[in-house]
Amino acid sequence: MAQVYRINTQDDNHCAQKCEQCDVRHIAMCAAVEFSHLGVLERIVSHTLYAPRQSIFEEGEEADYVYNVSRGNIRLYKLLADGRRQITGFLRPGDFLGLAARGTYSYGAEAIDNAELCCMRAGDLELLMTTMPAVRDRLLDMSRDELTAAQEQMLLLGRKSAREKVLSFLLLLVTHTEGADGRKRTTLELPMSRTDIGDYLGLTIETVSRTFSLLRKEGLIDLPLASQVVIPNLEKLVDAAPTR
Amino acid sequence: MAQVYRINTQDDNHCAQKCEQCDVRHIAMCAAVEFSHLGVLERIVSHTLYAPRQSIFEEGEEADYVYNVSRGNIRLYKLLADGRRQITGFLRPGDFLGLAARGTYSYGAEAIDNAELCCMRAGDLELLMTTMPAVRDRLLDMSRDELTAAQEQMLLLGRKSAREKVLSFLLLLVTHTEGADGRKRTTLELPMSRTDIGDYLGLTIETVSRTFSLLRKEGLIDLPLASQVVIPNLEKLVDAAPTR
DNA sequence: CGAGCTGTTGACATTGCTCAAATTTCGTGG
DNA sequence: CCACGAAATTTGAGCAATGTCAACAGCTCG
Repeated sequence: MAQVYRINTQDDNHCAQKCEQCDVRHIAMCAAVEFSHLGVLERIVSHTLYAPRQSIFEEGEEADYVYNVSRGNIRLYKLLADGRRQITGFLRPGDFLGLAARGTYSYGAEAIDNAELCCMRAGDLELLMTTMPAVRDRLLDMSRDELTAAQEQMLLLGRKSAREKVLSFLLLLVTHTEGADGRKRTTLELPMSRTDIGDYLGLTIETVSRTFSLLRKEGLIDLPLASQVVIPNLEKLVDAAPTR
Repeated sequence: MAQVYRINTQDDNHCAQKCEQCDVRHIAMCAAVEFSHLGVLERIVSHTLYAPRQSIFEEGEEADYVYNVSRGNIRLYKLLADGRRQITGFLRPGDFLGLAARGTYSYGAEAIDNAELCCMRAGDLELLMTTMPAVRDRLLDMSRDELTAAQEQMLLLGRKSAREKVLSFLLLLVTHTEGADGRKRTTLELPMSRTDIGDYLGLTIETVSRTFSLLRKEGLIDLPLASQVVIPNLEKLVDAAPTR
């Protein structure tokens, strides 16, 4: 169902001049690679396009490749045998995925919309880390940040109410949508479906939907489209969300 | 309330010959340090004893130190402003704690029972990582494992029922209590209280207690003491737990 | 324009929570 | 060693939040 088609195979779009023009070069893992060494990077990476819902890899698969998101949105998830799903994170351009604990991916990854990923063999990354210690530092830093986010999400999943979960989720989106200067009216685009949001927050789609409606009635948000959230007053939203 | 007293300050128990006799030397981060370099390690670490409930550090504090657990059990937790608590993990001897994302601890840590920690300045760890790249590798590996565990816990918190949560928790304890040879009757010691278990599983103590009682009625476990769980037949427990 | 998917809303069911009380365990002091 | 008090755990009853099932509405894409 998910992997409809692979638009490009690894060898397409593999052109040597790309890295230095890459949109995410300064925020992705690649930021740890000096400009003069970009050639090394270019020789080992490939760009691939993914269609909406297309699988990037599945839980339990051999973790042969690691990826950087250069465009689009990705969901990471874990499944139970009966199909229950927990989305463990949403990734956006600049994010890294594929670091596996012991040889196999511990979660699945799918494109949410049209996405572009830059991938390299896990072995090449190992070599890169050996050659350029800064890359290892960077990855360790990124792992720490991911872990911090995971702990925050555990707090959300284990201890927050539906309303608090949705509020926290919206605030997370706001902080990731920089340019939002705090004071003024903000419009958030939700690339993911209600099902995704529910599976991320540990709720059903009905509860997510009802909670959005509730927040709309409270005047905290507006919903011109299902995929857009307007925040007329960010401060009110912040006050409503659970603190610390 | 928590930090009643510090049994030893950093300088006590700081004796140069300890590392090579350390119980956890081969499972902790220190395993990445060659035997011949243990001297370097010994010069930068201190052992400290902690009493039950004693705080090791709190969320938001400056992350000046990192720690290895050499004895006892530790809980990591995050709090909401109104006191709701989510325990993000239990640590046992050999586990590492204190790696912070950006200068401050992203969670609090407390001793559950009488515990012994081996600590070093975060800066010294940085130096150690530079001098001995294997240490950095090891920490990256440990971070990956932690992240994998965190994702598994998100699945539990977001998508499992109370019964499934408790079953998964028991199985986790079993896998950590090696020596349990799968076939035979196993007794688990629970160093943590029902409150801790509840805060770890996203449940109330009452639900934890009721679920234990339920599993006892089902014959899956026995509870000679509140702090002991006997598993008469591990296979039955595994079958009862949610898969994948 | 219509089919199909996604999202919303309503009615009802259920799980797990809250509050309360009984029971057991644990630590302390005699 | 025993008694006592405090704390932790267990159990019960009722309730609230969220899930389930079902119908409806709105959007998207052919």
